Amino acid sequence: MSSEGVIEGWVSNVKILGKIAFIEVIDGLNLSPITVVVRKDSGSVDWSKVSAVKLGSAIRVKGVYPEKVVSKKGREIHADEIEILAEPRDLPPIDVTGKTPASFEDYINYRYLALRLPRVRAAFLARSLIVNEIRSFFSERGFLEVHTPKIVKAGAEGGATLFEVDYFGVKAYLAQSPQLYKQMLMCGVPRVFEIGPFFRAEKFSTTRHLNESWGLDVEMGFIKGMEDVLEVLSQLVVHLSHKLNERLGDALRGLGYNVIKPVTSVRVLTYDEALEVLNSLGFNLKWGEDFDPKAEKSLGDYLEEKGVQAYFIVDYPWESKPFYIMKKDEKRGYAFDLDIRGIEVASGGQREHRYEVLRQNLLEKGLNPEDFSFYLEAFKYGMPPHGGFGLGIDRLVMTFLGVQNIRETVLFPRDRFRLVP
RNA sequence: GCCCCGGUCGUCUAGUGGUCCAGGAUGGCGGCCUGUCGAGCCGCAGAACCCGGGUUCGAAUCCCGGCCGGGGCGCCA
Repeated sequence: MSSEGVIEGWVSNVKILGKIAFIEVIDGLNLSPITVVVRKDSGSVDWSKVSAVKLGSAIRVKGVYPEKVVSKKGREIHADEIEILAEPRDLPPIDVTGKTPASFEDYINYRYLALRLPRVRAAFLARSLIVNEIRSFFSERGFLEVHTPKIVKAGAEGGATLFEVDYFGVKAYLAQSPQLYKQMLMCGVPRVFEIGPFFRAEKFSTTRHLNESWGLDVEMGFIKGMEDVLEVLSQLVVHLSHKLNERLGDALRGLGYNVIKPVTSVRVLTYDEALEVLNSLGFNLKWGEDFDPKAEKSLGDYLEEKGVQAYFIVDYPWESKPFYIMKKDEKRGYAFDLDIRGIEVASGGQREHRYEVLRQNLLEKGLNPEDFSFYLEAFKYGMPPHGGFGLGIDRLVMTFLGVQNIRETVLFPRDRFRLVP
């Protein structure tokens, strides 16, 4: 049964034959174009107008969805009326047909055009899906979504990597983490999560760092131990990888993405076990050392060969973790990292909830408790045992899609040298 | 911050000091095509060698400096 309809979008290809014309249009949030079919003898569309359609134009088409689709692309509409809403004023700087790839730089400079290309479009559909699923996941489990300040007086762990801003004549900074705020909230609500940006004034120029990043921060009160946090994060990773594969897996793979397979469980290794594996792979790491990217990548490849795409590393040396991590023993803390395909995506742990011990931890790390008084105060009024994690959403999307550069997952990335667009 | 690689028509590229008044593809323009769709065929026109300096009879090509982009390390969300 054919039906009438209206589509709007941008022209990605035009083929005008003697008696029939095909105009491909990127519409809605679809990944592939719809074929607009115009017959010269139908009389319903001014044929000269068809001839005048330019690549890249914004158009509106009224027509009929045929009962039988001939187009191999899967969707078509037979045009009754074509309205050209806007034409390109100049030659587009990116080939909107997709025949000629543009440079990495131009894909960012002209992201709004690149979004018409299926491969770029798909990455941001995937990112949107992942963020939507994160929100559903936590909302369904009784977590309150919160939003904490991004203009702050001090950093979470000192002030080394903060962007300074002028706050009406007072020195302030762009937040590098909501860590302190979400912990304070544990004194009022049992579970919170936040999806938001954070800023780090690090002069890194790598494929996995940005100066403005988006993160998921989770904090859970009344936990019995770090295992409660690991369980929730495991379920999240499993959930997201399944949802991504269900909804977009085939399309993404068809576009050349090396999409993560559905994760069924997240392996847990201790720091000691990881050290042992790495040294068996030829590294020569001493206890207490952090793993460099080469080591992390080797560990990730080794485990992925064994079918382990995502894994925790727990029982980290306390020395290398922040002051708010609860000590497990003299050397280790209740801390973990989550690596996915060899890239560190999240870190977390159980937090020290006892006021006096927390204060002592600050001193032990060379930090002045007076600088943290607004945060410490919350620990005087019934702060329960709690734990949580911070996860980089840009990195999560990057590893799930199997892309090499984190900037492929961010519309307008801010990295070491990019402040426009 | 350090190291490496790169910058050529609108876009993607080929290019050994003279073979290059720089070739190809795509995009643009014109023509053809009974549904093109693994990017149809033919023709035409292109403000193209990042910027500055140097070597040379001669530089897209070699050297130096700068700017911009990518990769690696430092680093970790």
